[in-house]
Amino acid sequence: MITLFWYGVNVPRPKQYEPDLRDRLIDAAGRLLAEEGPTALTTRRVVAAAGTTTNALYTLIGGKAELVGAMYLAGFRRLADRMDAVPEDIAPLERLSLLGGAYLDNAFANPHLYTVMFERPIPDFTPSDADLTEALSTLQRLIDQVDRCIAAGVMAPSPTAHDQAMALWAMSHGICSLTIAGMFDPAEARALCAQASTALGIGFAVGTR
Amino acid sequence: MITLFWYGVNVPRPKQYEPDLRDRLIDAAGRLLAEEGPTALTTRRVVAAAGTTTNALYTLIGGKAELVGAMYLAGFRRLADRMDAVPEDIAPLERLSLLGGAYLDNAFANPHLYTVMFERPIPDFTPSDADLTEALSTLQRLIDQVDRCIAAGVMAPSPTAHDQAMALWAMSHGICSLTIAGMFDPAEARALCAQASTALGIGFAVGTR
DNA sequence: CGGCCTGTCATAACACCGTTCTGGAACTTG
DNA sequence: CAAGTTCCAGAACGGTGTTATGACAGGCCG
Repeated sequence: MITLFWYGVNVPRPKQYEPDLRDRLIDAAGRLLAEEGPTALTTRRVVAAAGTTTNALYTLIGGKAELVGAMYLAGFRRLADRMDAVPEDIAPLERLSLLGGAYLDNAFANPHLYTVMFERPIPDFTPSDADLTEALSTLQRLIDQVDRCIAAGVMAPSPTAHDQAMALWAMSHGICSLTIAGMFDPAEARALCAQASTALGIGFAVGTR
Repeated sequence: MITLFWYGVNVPRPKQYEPDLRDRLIDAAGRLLAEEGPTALTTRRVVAAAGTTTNALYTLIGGKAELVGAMYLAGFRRLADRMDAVPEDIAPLERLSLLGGAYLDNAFANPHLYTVMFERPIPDFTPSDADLTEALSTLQRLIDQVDRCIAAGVMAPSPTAHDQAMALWAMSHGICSLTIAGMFDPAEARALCAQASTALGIGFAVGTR
Protein backbone atom coordinates (compact mmCIF):
# COMPACT_ATOMS: atom_id res chain seq x y z
CA MET A 1 0.00 0.00 0.00
CA ILE A 2 1.21 3.42 -0.88
CA THR A 3 0.88 6.29 1.51
CA LEU A 4 -0.56 9.22 -0.40
CA PHE A 5 -0.95 11.73 2.39
CA TRP A 6 2.51 12.38 3.68
CA TYR A 7 1.41 14.51 6.57
CA GLY A 8 -1.77 12.62 7.24
CA VAL A 9 -0.74 10.20 9.91
CA ASN A 10 2.17 9.29 12.02
CA VAL A 11 4.21 12.40 11.30
CA PRO A 12 5.52 14.15 14.36
CA ARG A 13 5.96 17.90 14.20
CA PRO A 14 8.99 18.77 16.26
CA LYS A 15 9.29 22.27 17.53
CA GLN A 16 11.90 24.78 16.46
CA TYR A 17 14.59 24.99 19.10
CA GLU A 18 15.07 28.73 18.96
CA PRO A 19 11.79 30.13 17.74
CA ASP A 20 13.20 33.51 16.76
CA LEU A 21 16.27 32.30 14.93
CA ARG A 22 14.68 32.91 11.53
CA ASP A 23 13.86 36.49 12.48
CA ARG A 24 17.31 37.00 13.94
CA LEU A 25 18.86 35.92 10.65
CA ILE A 26 16.68 38.27 8.62
CA ASP A 27 17.31 41.13 11.03
CA ALA A 28 21.05 40.58 10.90
CA ALA A 29 20.91 40.54 7.11
CA GLY A 30 18.94 43.78 7.09
CA ARG A 31 21.40 45.49 9.38
CA LEU A 32 24.35 44.29 7.34
CA LEU A 33 22.75 45.49 4.12
CA ALA A 34 21.83 48.88 5.54
CA GLU A 35 25.18 49.54 7.15
CA GLU A 36 27.67 48.10 4.71
CA GLY A 37 25.81 47.49 1.49
CA PRO A 38 25.28 44.46 -0.71
CA THR A 39 28.92 43.33 -0.68
CA ALA A 40 28.69 42.75 3.08
CA LEU A 41 25.67 40.52 2.69
CA THR A 42 27.42 37.14 2.73
CA THR A 43 25.93 34.02 4.27
CA ARG A 44 28.85 33.65 6.63
CA ARG A 45 28.65 37.20 7.94
CA VAL A 46 24.89 36.92 8.35
CA VAL A 47 25.03 33.71 10.34
CA ALA A 48 27.91 35.02 12.43
CA ALA A 49 25.94 38.18 13.23
CA ALA A 50 22.96 36.03 14.19
CA GLY A 51 25.17 33.78 16.29
CA THR A 52 24.47 30.59 14.40
CA THR A 53 25.86 28.58 11.49
CA THR A 54 25.27 28.26 7.79
CA ASN A 55 23.05 25.25 8.05
CA ALA A 56 20.45 27.11 10.07
CA LEU A 57 20.14 29.62 7.26
CA TYR A 58 19.58 26.81 4.80
CA THR A 59 17.05 24.84 6.80
CA LEU A 60 15.15 27.86 8.10
CA ILE A 61 15.24 30.12 5.07
CA GLY A 62 16.52 28.14 2.12
CA GLY A 63 19.56 30.01 0.91
CA LYS A 64 20.88 33.43 0.06
CA ALA A 65 18.31 34.08 -2.66
CA GLU A 66 15.44 33.38 -0.26
CA LEU A 67 17.11 35.58 2.35
CA VAL A 68 17.24 38.46 -0.08
CA GLY A 69 13.68 37.66 -1.09
CA ALA A 70 12.58 38.14 2.50
CA MET A 71 14.28 41.54 2.55
CA TYR A 72 12.69 42.40 -0.78
CA LEU A 73 9.22 41.87 0.65
CA ALA A 74 10.17 43.56 3.91
CA GLY A 75 11.27 46.57 1.90
CA PHE A 76 7.90 46.88 0.20
CA ARG A 77 6.13 46.40 3.51
CA ARG A 78 8.17 49.23 4.96
CA LEU A 79 7.32 51.42 1.97
CA ALA A 80 3.65 50.56 2.45
CA ASP A 81 3.86 51.53 6.13
CA ARG A 82 5.40 54.85 5.26
CA MET A 83 2.69 55.58 2.71
CA ASP A 84 -0.04 54.49 5.09
CA ALA A 85 1.31 56.93 7.67
CA VAL A 86 0.31 59.86 5.44
CA PRO A 87 -2.88 61.39 6.93
CA GLU A 88 -6.14 60.84 5.11
CA ASP A 89 -8.00 64.03 5.88
CA ILE A 90 -6.17 66.49 3.64
CA ALA A 91 -6.71 67.81 0.14
CA PRO A 92 -6.31 65.01 -2.45
CA LEU A 93 -3.60 66.72 -4.42
CA GLU A 94 -1.65 67.57 -1.32
CA ARG A 95 -1.94 63.98 -0.13
CA LEU A 96 -0.65 62.76 -3.48
CA SER A 97 2.35 65.01 -3.12
CA LEU A 98 2.96 63.73 0.42
CA LEU A 99 2.85 60.18 -0.88
CA GLY A 100 5.58 61.14 -3.35
CA GLY A 101 7.58 62.64 -0.50
CA ALA A 102 7.18 59.45 1.50
CA TYR A 103 8.43 57.50 -1.49
CA LEU A 104 11.62 59.57 -1.72
CA ASP A 105 12.07 59.50 2.05
CA ASN A 106 11.89 55.74 2.02
CA ALA A 107 14.40 55.47 -0.81
CA PHE A 108 16.95 57.81 0.74
CA ALA A 109 16.55 56.48 4.28
CA ASN A 110 17.79 53.06 3.22
CA PRO A 111 19.18 53.23 -0.29
CA HIS A 112 20.62 49.73 -0.22
CA LEU A 113 17.22 48.24 0.54
CA TYR A 114 15.76 50.39 -2.21
CA THR A 115 18.17 48.91 -4.73
CA VAL A 116 17.23 45.41 -3.60
CA MET A 117 13.61 46.31 -4.32
CA PHE A 118 14.11 47.83 -7.76
CA GLU A 119 17.51 46.81 -9.03
CA ARG A 120 19.49 43.59 -8.80
CA PRO A 121 22.47 44.34 -6.54
CA ILE A 122 22.65 40.69 -5.48
CA PRO A 123 22.57 38.75 -8.73
CA ASP A 124 21.68 35.48 -7.01
CA PHE A 125 18.21 36.89 -6.39
CA THR A 126 15.54 37.74 -8.90
CA PRO A 127 11.99 38.14 -7.62
CA SER A 128 9.43 35.53 -8.54
CA ASP A 129 6.19 36.48 -10.24
CA ALA A 130 4.45 36.21 -6.89
CA ASP A 131 7.01 38.60 -5.40
CA LEU A 132 6.49 41.02 -8.28
CA THR A 133 2.71 41.12 -7.96
CA GLU A 134 2.99 41.55 -4.21
CA ALA A 135 5.46 44.38 -4.79
CA LEU A 136 3.26 46.03 -7.40
CA SER A 137 0.29 45.84 -5.07
CA THR A 138 2.06 48.37 -2.85
CA LEU A 139 1.74 50.89 -5.62
CA GLN A 140 -2.03 50.51 -5.60
CA ARG A 141 -2.00 53.26 -2.96
CA LEU A 142 -0.71 55.66 -5.57
CA ILE A 143 -3.32 54.65 -8.14
CA ASP A 144 -6.07 55.01 -5.56
CA GLN A 145 -4.96 58.51 -4.64
CA VAL A 146 -4.84 59.58 -8.29
CA ASP A 147 -8.35 58.17 -8.55
CA ARG A 148 -9.45 60.32 -5.65
CA CYS A 149 -7.85 63.35 -7.28
CA ILE A 150 -9.80 62.62 -10.47
CA ALA A 151 -13.02 62.19 -8.50
CA ALA A 152 -12.38 65.51 -6.78
CA GLY A 153 -11.89 67.15 -10.16
CA VAL A 154 -8.30 68.24 -9.48
CA MET A 155 -6.79 65.85 -12.03
CA ALA A 156 -7.84 64.93 -15.54
CA PRO A 157 -9.93 61.78 -16.01
CA SER A 158 -7.76 60.78 -18.93
CA PRO A 159 -5.36 59.09 -19.22
CA THR A 160 -6.56 56.53 -16.68
CA ALA A 161 -5.64 56.83 -13.04
CA HIS A 162 -3.43 53.78 -13.55
CA ASP A 163 -1.46 55.38 -16.37
CA GLN A 164 -1.03 58.70 -14.60
CA ALA A 165 0.06 56.93 -11.42
CA MET A 166 2.56 54.79 -13.32
CA ALA A 167 4.04 57.88 -14.93
CA LEU A 168 4.39 59.59 -11.57
CA TRP A 169 5.93 56.48 -10.11
CA ALA A 170 8.39 55.97 -12.97
CA MET A 171 9.46 59.58 -12.67
CA SER A 172 9.99 59.34 -8.92
CA HIS A 173 11.79 56.03 -9.23
CA GLY A 174 14.02 57.41 -11.98
CA ILE A 175 15.05 60.28 -9.75
CA CYS A 176 15.67 57.99 -6.77
CA SER A 177 17.63 55.51 -8.86
CA LEU A 178 19.82 58.14 -10.48
CA THR A 179 20.40 59.81 -7.14
CA ILE A 180 21.50 56.57 -5.53
CA ALA A 181 23.73 55.96 -8.54
CA GLY A 182 25.42 59.27 -7.81
CA MET A 183 24.02 61.31 -10.72
CA PHE A 184 22.01 63.75 -8.59
CA ASP A 185 22.36 64.83 -4.99
CA PRO A 186 19.36 64.33 -2.72
CA ALA A 187 18.39 68.00 -2.37
CA GLU A 188 18.50 68.45 -6.12
CA ALA A 189 16.47 65.27 -6.46
CA ARG A 190 13.66 66.48 -4.20
CA ALA A 191 13.36 69.79 -6.01
CA LEU A 192 13.40 68.10 -9.40
CA CYS A 193 10.77 65.61 -8.32
CA ALA A 194 8.39 68.26 -7.00
CA GLN A 195 8.80 70.40 -10.10
CA ALA A 196 8.40 67.52 -12.54
CA SER A 197 5.46 65.93 -10.75
CA THR A 198 3.35 69.04 -10.88
CA ALA A 199 4.32 69.56 -14.51
CA LEU A 200 3.26 66.01 -15.25
CA GLY A 201 -0.13 66.56 -13.62
CA ILE A 202 -0.69 69.81 -15.48
CA GLY A 203 0.43 68.23 -18.73
CA PHE A 204 -2.01 65.37 -18.40
CA ALA A 205 -4.82 67.79 -17.61
CA VAL A 206 -4.07 70.15 -20.48
CA GLY A 207 -3.17 67.53 -23.03
CA THR A 208 -6.63 66.02 -22.97
CA ARG A 209 -8.93 68.99 -22.81
CA MET B 1 76.41 58.09 -9.31
CA ILE B 2 72.72 57.59 -9.63
CA THR B 3 71.10 56.53 -12.85
CA LEU B 4 68.16 58.84 -13.49
CA PHE B 5 67.03 57.60 -16.88
CA TRP B 6 65.97 54.06 -16.39
CA TYR B 7 65.36 53.41 -20.04
CA GLY B 8 68.44 55.28 -21.17
CA VAL B 9 70.95 52.54 -21.58
CA ASN B 10 71.20 48.83 -21.70
CA VAL B 11 67.50 48.13 -21.38
CA PRO B 12 66.15 45.62 -23.86
CA ARG B 13 62.52 46.01 -24.94
CA PRO B 14 60.92 42.62 -24.78
CA LYS B 15 57.89 41.67 -26.77
CA GLN B 16 54.43 42.96 -25.99
CA TYR B 17 51.22 41.12 -25.36
CA GLU B 18 49.23 40.36 -28.46
CA PRO B 19 48.21 43.86 -29.41
CA ASP B 20 44.50 43.12 -29.49
CA LEU B 21 44.39 40.99 -26.35
CA ARG B 22 43.01 43.82 -24.27
CA ASP B 23 40.20 44.38 -26.73
CA ARG B 24 39.53 40.66 -26.96
CA LEU B 25 39.13 40.51 -23.19
CA ILE B 26 36.73 43.44 -23.13
CA ASP B 27 34.78 42.04 -26.06
CA ALA B 28 34.51 38.64 -24.40
CA ALA B 29 33.31 40.31 -21.21
CA GLY B 30 30.71 42.26 -23.16
CA ARG B 31 29.43 39.15 -24.89
CA LEU B 32 29.25 37.25 -21.62
CA LEU B 33 27.39 40.09 -19.94
CA ALA B 34 24.95 40.49 -22.81
CA GLU B 35 24.20 36.80 -23.23
CA GLU B 36 24.20 35.48 -19.68
CA GLY B 37 24.04 38.49 -17.41
CA PRO B 38 26.18 39.71 -14.53
CA THR B 39 26.50 36.32 -12.81
CA ALA B 40 28.36 34.96 -15.85
CA LEU B 41 30.89 37.77 -15.72
CA THR B 42 33.67 36.01 -13.83
CA THR B 43 37.34 36.57 -14.47
CA ARG B 44 37.85 32.91 -15.23
CA ARG B 45 35.10 32.76 -17.83
CA VAL B 46 36.25 35.99 -19.42
CA VAL B 47 39.85 34.89 -19.82
CA ALA B 48 38.73 31.48 -21.09
CA ALA B 49 36.49 33.12 -23.69
CA ALA B 50 39.38 35.33 -24.75
CA GLY B 51 41.71 32.33 -24.91
CA THR B 52 44.17 33.55 -22.30
CA THR B 53 44.78 33.35 -18.57
CA THR B 54 43.98 35.39 -15.50
CA ASN B 55 47.37 37.02 -15.46
CA ALA B 56 46.78 38.78 -18.77
CA LEU B 57 43.62 40.34 -17.39
CA TYR B 58 45.50 41.65 -14.39
CA THR B 59 48.50 43.05 -16.25
CA LEU B 60 46.51 44.46 -19.16
CA ILE B 61 43.39 45.73 -17.40
CA GLY B 62 43.98 45.62 -13.68
CA GLY B 63 41.18 43.49 -12.30
CA LYS B 64 37.50 42.85 -12.44
CA ALA B 65 36.52 46.34 -11.33
CA GLU B 66 38.55 47.92 -14.11
CA LEU B 67 37.07 45.46 -16.59
CA VAL B 68 33.56 46.50 -15.62
CA GLY B 69 34.68 50.11 -15.73
CA ALA B 70 35.70 49.66 -19.35
CA MET B 71 32.26 48.25 -20.14
CA TYR B 72 30.64 51.13 -18.25
CA LEU B 73 32.34 53.67 -20.48
CA ALA B 74 31.73 51.54 -23.56
CA GLY B 75 28.04 51.50 -22.70
CA PHE B 76 27.86 55.29 -22.61
CA ARG B 77 29.82 55.51 -25.84
CA ARG B 78 27.32 53.17 -27.44
CA LEU B 79 24.45 55.29 -26.15
CA ALA B 80 26.16 58.38 -27.53
CA ASP B 81 26.53 56.70 -30.93
CA ARG B 82 22.87 55.81 -30.99
CA MET B 83 21.86 59.36 -30.14
CA ASP B 84 24.26 60.82 -32.68
CA ALA B 85 22.67 58.62 -35.35
CA VAL B 86 19.42 60.57 -35.05
CA PRO B 87 19.20 62.91 -38.07
CA GLU B 88 19.74 66.62 -37.52
CA ASP B 89 17.47 68.15 -40.13
CA ILE B 90 14.08 67.50 -38.58
CA ALA B 91 11.74 69.48 -36.38
CA PRO B 92 13.27 70.09 -32.93
CA LEU B 93 10.44 68.51 -31.00
CA GLU B 94 10.40 65.46 -33.24
CA ARG B 95 14.14 65.11 -32.88
CA LEU B 96 13.80 65.26 -29.11
CA SER B 97 11.27 62.47 -29.23
CA LEU B 98 13.57 60.39 -31.45
CA LEU B 99 16.37 60.90 -28.94
CA GLY B 100 14.07 59.48 -26.30
CA GLY B 101 13.29 56.55 -28.55
CA ALA B 102 17.00 55.95 -29.08
CA TYR B 103 17.46 55.95 -25.32
CA LEU B 104 14.84 53.24 -24.82
CA ASP B 105 16.15 51.27 -27.79
CA ASN B 106 19.61 51.29 -26.28
CA ALA B 107 18.34 50.17 -22.90
CA PHE B 108 16.23 47.31 -24.22
CA ALA B 109 18.78 46.16 -26.80
CA ASN B 110 21.24 45.32 -24.03
CA PRO B 111 19.55 45.52 -20.67
CA HIS B 112 22.49 44.03 -18.77
CA LEU B 113 24.81 46.73 -20.05
CA TYR B 114 22.18 49.30 -19.14
CA THR B 115 22.17 48.08 -15.56
CA VAL B 116 25.96 48.31 -15.43
CA MET B 117 25.63 51.95 -16.50
CA PHE B 118 22.93 52.98 -14.03
CA GLU B 119 22.72 50.37 -11.32
CA ARG B 120 25.35 48.30 -9.51
CA PRO B 121 24.85 44.70 -10.64
CA ILE B 122 28.51 43.90 -10.04
CA PRO B 123 29.24 45.19 -6.55
CA ASP B 124 33.00 45.14 -7.05
CA PHE B 125 32.61 48.13 -9.33
CA THR B 126 31.47 51.63 -8.52
CA PRO B 127 32.27 54.37 -11.02
CA SER B 128 34.83 56.99 -10.10
CA ASP B 129 34.00 60.69 -10.22
CA ALA B 130 35.77 60.89 -13.55
CA ASP B 131 33.62 58.05 -14.86
CA LEU B 132 30.50 59.80 -13.61
CA THR B 133 31.26 63.11 -15.28
CA GLU B 134 32.16 61.34 -18.51
CA ALA B 135 28.86 59.46 -18.27
CA LEU B 136 26.87 62.60 -17.55
CA SER B 137 28.47 64.34 -20.51
CA THR B 138 26.59 61.92 -22.76
CA LEU B 139 23.37 63.47 -21.57
CA GLN B 140 24.49 66.87 -22.80
CA ARG B 141 22.92 65.88 -26.14
CA LEU B 142 19.54 65.90 -24.46
CA ILE B 143 20.08 69.27 -22.84
CA ASP B 144 21.24 70.72 -26.16
CA GLN B 145 18.14 69.48 -27.93
CA VAL B 146 15.85 70.94 -25.28
CA ASP B 147 17.77 74.17 -25.76
CA ARG B 148 17.04 74.07 -29.48
CA CYS B 149 13.37 73.41 -28.77
CA ILE B 150 13.30 76.46 -26.51
CA ALA B 151 15.06 78.55 -29.16
CA ALA B 152 12.49 77.39 -31.72
CA GLY B 153 9.70 78.43 -29.39
CA VAL B 154 8.21 74.93 -29.09
CA MET B 155 9.17 74.50 -25.44
CA ALA B 156 8.97 76.87 -22.51
CA PRO B 157 12.11 78.85 -21.57
CA SER B 158 11.51 78.04 -17.94
CA PRO B 159 12.48 75.88 -16.14
CA THR B 160 15.96 75.86 -17.63
CA ALA B 161 16.82 73.52 -20.47
CA HIS B 162 18.95 71.60 -18.00
CA ASP B 163 16.09 71.04 -15.58
CA GLN B 164 13.61 70.05 -18.25
CA ALA B 165 16.13 67.68 -19.79
CA MET B 166 16.91 66.09 -16.43
CA ALA B 167 13.21 65.54 -15.81
CA LEU B 168 12.78 63.91 -19.21
CA TRP B 169 15.83 61.77 -18.59
CA ALA B 170 14.77 60.69 -15.10
CA MET B 171 11.36 59.76 -16.44
CA SER B 172 12.84 57.71 -19.28
CA HIS B 173 15.35 56.08 -17.01
CA GLY B 174 12.67 55.24 -14.48
CA ILE B 175 10.65 53.50 -17.15
CA CYS B 176 13.67 51.60 -18.48
CA SER B 177 14.78 50.58 -15.01
CA LEU B 178 11.35 49.37 -13.93
CA THR B 179 10.91 47.53 -17.21
CA ILE B 180 14.21 45.73 -16.84
CA ALA B 181 13.23 44.91 -13.26
CA GLY B 182 10.11 43.22 -14.63
CA MET B 183 7.51 45.78 -13.52
CA PHE B 184 6.46 46.83 -17.05
CA ASP B 185 6.69 45.05 -20.35
CA PRO B 186 8.58 46.84 -23.13
CA ALA B 187 5.55 47.72 -25.30
CA GLU B 188 3.77 49.19 -22.29
CA ALA B 189 6.96 51.05 -21.44
CA ARG B 190 7.25 52.70 -24.84
CA ALA B 191 3.65 53.87 -24.81
CA LEU B 192 3.97 55.17 -21.27
CA CYS B 193 7.17 57.01 -22.10
CA ALA B 194 5.70 58.75 -25.15
CA GLN B 195 2.57 59.72 -23.27
CA ALA B 196 4.40 60.97 -20.20
CA SER B 197 7.09 62.86 -22.11
CA THR B 198 4.61 64.96 -24.04
CA ALA B 199 2.65 65.58 -20.87
CA LEU B 200 5.83 66.71 -19.18
CA GLY B 201 6.61 69.13 -22.00
CA ILE B 202 3.10 70.54 -21.97
CA GLY B 203 3.13 70.81 -18.21
CA PHE B 204 6.37 72.78 -18.19
CA ALA B 205 5.00 75.11 -20.86
CA VAL B 206 1.67 75.71 -19.16
CA GLY B 207 2.94 75.83 -15.64
CA THR B 208 5.06 78.91 -16.33
CA ARG B 209 2.84 81.04 -18.50
C1' DC C 1 6.20 4.76 28.70
C1' DG C 2 9.66 3.61 24.86
C1' DG C 3 11.03 3.64 20.12
C1' DC C 4 10.90 5.97 15.95
C1' DC C 5 10.61 9.51 12.93
C1' DT C 6 11.65 14.09 11.63
C1' DG C 7 13.12 18.77 11.91
C1' DT C 8 17.06 21.57 14.00
C1' DC C 9 21.53 22.81 13.84
C1' DA C 10 27.10 22.40 14.37
C1' DT C 11 31.18 20.69 11.83
C1' DA C 12 33.48 19.98 7.91
C1' DA C 13 33.86 19.64 3.24
C1' DC C 14 33.12 20.99 -1.91
C1' DA C 15 33.28 23.80 -5.99
C1' DC C 16 33.86 28.25 -7.44
C1' DC C 17 35.16 33.10 -7.09
C1' DG C 18 38.82 37.21 -7.43
C1' DT C 19 43.51 37.70 -6.87
C1' DT C 20 48.49 36.82 -6.29
C1' DC C 21 52.75 34.02 -6.53
C1' DT C 22 56.01 31.14 -8.99
C1' DG C 23 58.69 29.81 -12.65
C1' DG C 24 59.87 29.12 -17.23
C1' DA C 25 59.71 30.66 -21.96
C1' DA C 26 60.20 34.45 -25.43
C1' DC C 27 62.14 38.34 -27.03
C1' DT C 28 65.15 42.71 -27.41
C1' DT C 29 69.40 44.68 -26.73
C1' DG C 30 74.54 45.19 -25.80
C1' DC D 1 75.87 34.83 -27.03
C1' DA D 2 74.62 36.66 -22.36
C1' DA D 3 71.71 39.66 -19.89
C1' DG D 4 67.61 41.55 -18.64
C1' DT D 5 62.79 42.21 -18.92
C1' DT D 6 58.06 41.16 -20.12
C1' DC D 7 54.65 37.62 -21.15
C1' DC D 8 51.83 34.18 -19.49
C1' DA D 9 50.47 29.13 -17.84
C1' DG D 10 49.78 26.75 -13.40
C1' DA D 11 49.25 26.44 -8.81
C1' DA D 12 47.97 28.55 -4.61
C1' DC D 13 45.37 31.65 -1.11
C1' DG D 14 41.51 33.39 1.22
C1' DG D 15 36.71 33.99 0.74
C1' DT D 16 32.11 32.82 -1.25
C1' DG D 17 27.48 29.98 -1.60
C1' DT D 18 26.11 25.47 -0.81
C1' DT D 19 25.85 20.62 0.66
C1' DA D 20 27.07 16.15 3.19
C1' DT D 21 27.52 14.13 7.76
C1' DG D 22 25.99 13.42 11.99
C1' DA D 23 24.49 14.54 16.90
C1' DC D 24 20.41 15.77 19.20
C1' DA D 25 15.67 17.19 20.74
C1' DG D 26 11.12 16.54 20.88
C1' DG D 27 6.11 14.90 19.21
C1' DC D 28 3.54 10.72 17.72
C1' DC D 29 2.30 5.84 17.80
C1' DG D 30 2.46 1.32 19.73
